[in-house]
Amino acid sequence: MNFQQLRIFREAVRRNFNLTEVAGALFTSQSGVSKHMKDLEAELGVELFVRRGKRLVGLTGPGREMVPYVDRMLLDAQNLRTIATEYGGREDGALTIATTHTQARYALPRVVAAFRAACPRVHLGLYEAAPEQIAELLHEGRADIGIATEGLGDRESLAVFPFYEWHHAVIVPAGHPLERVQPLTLEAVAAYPLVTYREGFTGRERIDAAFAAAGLAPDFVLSAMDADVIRTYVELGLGVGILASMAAETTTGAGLRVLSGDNLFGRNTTWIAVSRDTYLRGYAYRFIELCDPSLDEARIRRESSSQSD
Amino acid sequence: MNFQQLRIFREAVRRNFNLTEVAGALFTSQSGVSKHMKDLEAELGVELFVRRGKRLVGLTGPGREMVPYVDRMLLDAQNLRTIATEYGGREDGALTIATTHTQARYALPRVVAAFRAACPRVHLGLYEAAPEQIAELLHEGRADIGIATEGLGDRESLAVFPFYEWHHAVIVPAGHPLERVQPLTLEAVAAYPLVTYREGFTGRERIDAAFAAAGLAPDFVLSAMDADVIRTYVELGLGVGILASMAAETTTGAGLRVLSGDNLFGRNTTWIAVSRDTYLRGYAYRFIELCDPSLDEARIRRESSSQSD
DNA sequence: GATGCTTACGATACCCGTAAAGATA
DNA sequence: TATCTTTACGGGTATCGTAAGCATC
Repeated sequence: MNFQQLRIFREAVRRNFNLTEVAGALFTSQSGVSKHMKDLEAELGVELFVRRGKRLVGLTGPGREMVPYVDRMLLDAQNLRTIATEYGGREDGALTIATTHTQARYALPRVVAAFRAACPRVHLGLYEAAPEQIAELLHEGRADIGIATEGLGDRESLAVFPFYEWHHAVIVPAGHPLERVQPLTLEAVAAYPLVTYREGFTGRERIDAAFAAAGLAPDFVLSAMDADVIRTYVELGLGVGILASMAAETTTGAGLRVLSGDNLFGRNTTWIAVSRDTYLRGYAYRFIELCDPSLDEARIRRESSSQSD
Repeated sequence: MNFQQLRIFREAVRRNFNLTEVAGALFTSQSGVSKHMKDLEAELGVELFVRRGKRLVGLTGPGREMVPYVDRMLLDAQNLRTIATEYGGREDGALTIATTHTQARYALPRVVAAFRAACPRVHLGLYEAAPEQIAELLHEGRADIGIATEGLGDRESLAVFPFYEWHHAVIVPAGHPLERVQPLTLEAVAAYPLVTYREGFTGRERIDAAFAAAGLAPDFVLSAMDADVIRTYVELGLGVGILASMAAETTTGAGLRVLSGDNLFGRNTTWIAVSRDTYLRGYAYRFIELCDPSLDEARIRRESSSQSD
């Protein structure tokens, strides 16, 4: 058993068992790839792949069981390299943040600016993704830090920390009747066609829950992934917009009015997540501390260590 | 980076950095061992060992950080082999139970007998150890199942399940004044020199806690690891014995009398533990089911999976 | 016929063990 | 001096890539 075999196995799983493609991805020959898999099966004494004739079409029982272990081994190999780099004393390196549009656009600019000043030699990458993908990216070690409002709590393999709380705001075109409703109520809002976030994004659950609790079934005419699209269509008069307060604050003149929705929809919490299985460079903790100074390195390390004493 | 290097690194840590000894343990040459460690350090670009002149005397910062990851990688390699064997269809294999004297002597014989009948081809090994060692053996993958009353709850890396509950009993030589005390009280017991388990064994904590709660400071004249030693010295008249009820039940004539201690000391729970990081053969689950049928394979797997999806 | 897996084979690189040298206690 | 690590070197083995053979779609 060697690491090349494990890399090939993992890549084969990811690429639907097309060994030719795997060879390309790993910059090696497909004959070598094929032999490696035969060798691994021979050493373990079990077939890992289901074959139709000569084609590989799936995993056998043992093959399926091995996937998580192989993934973790390769992740751990990466962790060793990361530890070495961290202690190499060099200040450079890469940090990948997986986050949603809303966070990247409204919450993170301040943090990113501060981080670039603090750690100028670190290559900072922002990876915009849907909430469900963020957990996956962290789990696979393809991102170091995840920041999102939903979808991070489910996995045991992630450690999550509260970042900040926020609420939703209502926006309308200038002169809209809702401007004169004081105080604003859910019933009043639900009387108009609504423009807001798609399911699974930026607290949409909270919005649905609030209407449902009030026995209302509003008409959502547009479900977007980001506030810019929502604003655009509210400006067009498609309906009344509901968006994150951080996004509403930067809503410039442009004929739009922001109505407070503090009391209409519940408060949302945006979370910071890291994988328990990924070793983080020191500057990753710096980044998190810039998000919230109470999230210091010692606390993150403590609360995210489930493995190894 | 390859597995031989990782094996050598782990063994070096375990054997106080004596590479000659490591070579012996891994059945290879010192020169190869030495070169492997140099190669690994070169590849990672960091010194792993603290050297005094040419001698290795400890781990550097990065070396220390890498230990748990290396341990886990090698454990995972073992897990792959175990999975393969499990699916090889063969019924044979090994199962190592780490447990204390008390469990091995009084609780497990019934289970072991049933298991041998159910899985005759499995080589069953009982490893008697102190409670603190049991957690370590499980964590290192040197035992599959741990059974003990204390010391298993601390580690995040272990999943624990209740096995059974029991209490302590008091034993005295026939004709002892305590025989006539009805009902038996802590005060009455504490008036005599006591013979019981050592700290950290077989519910000793519970005994101490019970006396402390009653404001008593009894005189422990002997602290043993097992019931046989306790019985022996109670017979000699050294003092009054306190031992596990399972052990008391088998106390034969021999001039000893068992007094119920049900209400004197709290109830103890004996636990079954498995490592979250170790893949278990099917028959390991059979063993646990024989301990308690409600601890079926699905439940154990579910509640011990914190890693991997 | 295009795609994809397997096998054969030669060049290369890596790993191992013996032996000798250097350093430490 | 005895113990331990490092370096040097030769033999063996494993890995890799090219190329050809052969199934599958």
